[in-house]
Amino acid sequence: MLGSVLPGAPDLDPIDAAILRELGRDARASFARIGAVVNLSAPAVKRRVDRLKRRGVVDGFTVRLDPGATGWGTEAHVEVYAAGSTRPAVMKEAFEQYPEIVAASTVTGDADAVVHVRARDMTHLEEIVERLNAEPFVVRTRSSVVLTPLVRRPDVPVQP
Amino acid sequence: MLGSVLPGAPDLDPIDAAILRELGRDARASFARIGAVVNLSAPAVKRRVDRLKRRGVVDGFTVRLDPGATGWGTEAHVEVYAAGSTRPAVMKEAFEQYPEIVAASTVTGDADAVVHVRARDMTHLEEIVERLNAEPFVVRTRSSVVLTPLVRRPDVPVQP
DNA sequence: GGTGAAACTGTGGACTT
DNA sequence: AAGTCCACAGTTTCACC
Repeated sequence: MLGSVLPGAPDLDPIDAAILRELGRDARASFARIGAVVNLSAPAVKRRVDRLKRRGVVDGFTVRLDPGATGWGTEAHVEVYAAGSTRPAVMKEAFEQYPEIVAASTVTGDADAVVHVRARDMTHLEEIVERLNAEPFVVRTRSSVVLTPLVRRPDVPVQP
Repeated sequence: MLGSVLPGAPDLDPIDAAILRELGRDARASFARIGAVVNLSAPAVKRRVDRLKRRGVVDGFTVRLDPGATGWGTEAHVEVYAAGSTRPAVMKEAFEQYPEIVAASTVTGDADAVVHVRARDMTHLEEIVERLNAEPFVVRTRSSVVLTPLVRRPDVPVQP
């Protein structure tokens, strides 16, 4: 079989994993500094990172913001119950219109989708939930407001 | 009143916002390139980024990984019902032991906490849910397995 | 995967608005 | 207070081993 994009077979060797952990800690670290950690020269690290980008393992680099310090400290998980058999693409298109929606996915269970909403305050959050309830395909919603964030890690674990 | 760390008052001017959007798109972009977008010299951009770091708005820089390409394509939201009045700190300490837990928070509503779990496959996910149910403070759990990711954005919105 | 060289970038000081 | 210009150290990136 050509290629090997099979789920569960990502041939990430331990050095790649170590590089990804360093980039997870500080994505602006120089290749030389990463190389010092993983015992490789800067160009060798660069070649591995370029390969990981080419393979699609590395999707890009982002800044991590403190929600509180930016005035977006209010957060909720909203379960969306959709009409009949609303297609995922329809929900996706609707959710993408909201800058306040930072994540959304269709799920198993009672609800059809779970939406992660960020807002400036409770009033703002309430407004978003109302707008969601007014979407044509939305039958009802069920919100859990975040009280205390307990864990916040890079979105994908990298095995040591 | 001295200082202004009030929620909703983050005095982010439009240039800071533009810089953060660029860093969100590519956190390894050079200050010169960012400066070309926001019409500022490289040192001016660096000074603003340094200031945003000092103020705690910028928390750091991370790599964004494709969960599928790394073999972590299975995902669930697990609602945790905790015994009596379990303290958040107890839950936090427990959840931090799981590399599979990428996010967790206490919430309003029926459940006491919502945990975002990443796993290699369904078997792995099942194992994590079983381990969670076996935690001393956990009464029961209710899982929603992710079928299709619809939206995935930087964790905190930045206003244009 | 390492080395060395050239081009580019980060960074702090001096000066300008 | 915040920007630009400049110079030097550090980094990226390439060809070659």
